[in-house]
Amino acid sequence: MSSSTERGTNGASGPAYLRIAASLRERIGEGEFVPGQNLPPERELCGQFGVSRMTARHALTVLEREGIVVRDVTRGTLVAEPRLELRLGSFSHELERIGRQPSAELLSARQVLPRGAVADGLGIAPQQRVVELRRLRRSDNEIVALETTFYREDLVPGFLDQDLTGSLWDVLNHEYGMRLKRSEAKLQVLPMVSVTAKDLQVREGSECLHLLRRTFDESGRCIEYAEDVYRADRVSLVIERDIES
Amino acid sequence: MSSSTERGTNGASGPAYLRIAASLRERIGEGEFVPGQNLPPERELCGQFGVSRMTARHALTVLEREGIVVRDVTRGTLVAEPRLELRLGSFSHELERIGRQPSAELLSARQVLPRGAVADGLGIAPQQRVVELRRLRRSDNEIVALETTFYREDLVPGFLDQDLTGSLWDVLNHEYGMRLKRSEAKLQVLPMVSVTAKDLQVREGSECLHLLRRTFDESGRCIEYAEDVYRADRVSLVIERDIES
DNA sequence: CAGTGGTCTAGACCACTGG
DNA sequence: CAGTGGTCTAGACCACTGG
Repeated sequence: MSSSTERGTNGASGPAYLRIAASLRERIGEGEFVPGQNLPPERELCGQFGVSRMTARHALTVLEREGIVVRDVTRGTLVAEPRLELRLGSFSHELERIGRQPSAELLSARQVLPRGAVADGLGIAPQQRVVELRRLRRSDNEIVALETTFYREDLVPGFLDQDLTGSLWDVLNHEYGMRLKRSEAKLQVLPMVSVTAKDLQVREGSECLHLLRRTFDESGRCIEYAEDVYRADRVSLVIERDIES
Repeated sequence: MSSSTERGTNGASGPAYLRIAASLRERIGEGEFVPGQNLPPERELCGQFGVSRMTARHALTVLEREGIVVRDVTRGTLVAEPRLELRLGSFSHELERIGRQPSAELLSARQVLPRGAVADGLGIAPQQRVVELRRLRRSDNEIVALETTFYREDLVPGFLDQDLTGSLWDVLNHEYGMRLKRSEAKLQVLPMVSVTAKDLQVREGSECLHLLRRTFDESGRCIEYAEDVYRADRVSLVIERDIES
């Protein structure tokens, strides 16, 4: 009867779509459906609950936004796996810490003139060229994030010839002798824009953890400016902070 | 033509609801509608875009999830104010830092036996009583968060007689001589459950930044266990972290 | 009372996939 | 081909609010 979470039950009152969502949530919580398993097709749920398809879909949308189910046009609606717990830092190192296999697929690597926000972030002039990398980050082959990083070209000569499929912080440390010291980010919850959703293979409008992130070295110089988009249904973020007294 | 954000344009292709959302987003970005102002009523948008009401609503739901509009049954659909930028820490101090007026409304204050997660968080036995506070946090009178905090009763004698409508960290510091040193939190994106949504006066299922948070003193003892629920459409979180080398 | 958004129906057609 | 979720219609009735 009692679930491990404290989400509302909506046993008998309220809108039909919430009662249906609560019912399915409870059955998933009780193990009637396990991660990776299919829920009944929408048209079948209509029959079971005596509602129209739009209402059954409304209920599934609620569970989808909670990260409890994922939808797939061909496979149907599946129970989701629990979220990864990451800290702000190196994606590779964080995944290794929790016992997962990290990987990076290089989508693009090029030299460009920085947009305003990128130049500001790196503390350079808009005329000064930067290296831009777009990488898809995976955990045990599951896509969880899209990472776009920018570096001052003058600080990382020959960067595009390095191995860019692992930890970039390791490359900065070992190949360029940098001493990364501090990480700073602004986090927002946003629905995913169309191109990003395509890369992450989720539906446009899916919730994401959106990070605008900067990495500084010991001298306080900004070494890296990044925009990270994490699947909000797959990742939770662990944050620590010292308190100023 | 060019907007300050880089959200997808969806000029002419794709589903109607995304084209409508893109069109409204652009017009809001251009200042045709300013924060606090009404968008046209749904039934009017149906006419303007030549779609049924369910489709017009689908488009507005997209913008609502982006935090670009807020909906109100009586006032209609309004353009939203920009998000507050907060760091992990004292809500009161953070709001003061960005020039806003913080306040706290005490919803409940009581002594209880801790749930498992609370006892674990505070590092105490389940038989040891705790003080539980539920407070609604406001910025310039706008509700932005619901904060539920737990303290060991033996560490804060007479706590319920203190002024609990301001910074609790200040109370811990000044009345009990505590030296708060470190803050730690796990962040997830979740849709709001019904009771929380009611307190925050948003629709059930609205996206929230959900924090499970602990505060430690200089000796590493956990002083505070908290569950914070922030309106994801009103708050962004700024994170900093030192890099382990 | 009129106007707002919230919920819901009972269908329809679509793209995509796998057998 | 059947089955899946995705989109969409053209209505309906609801609760709530303010004049």
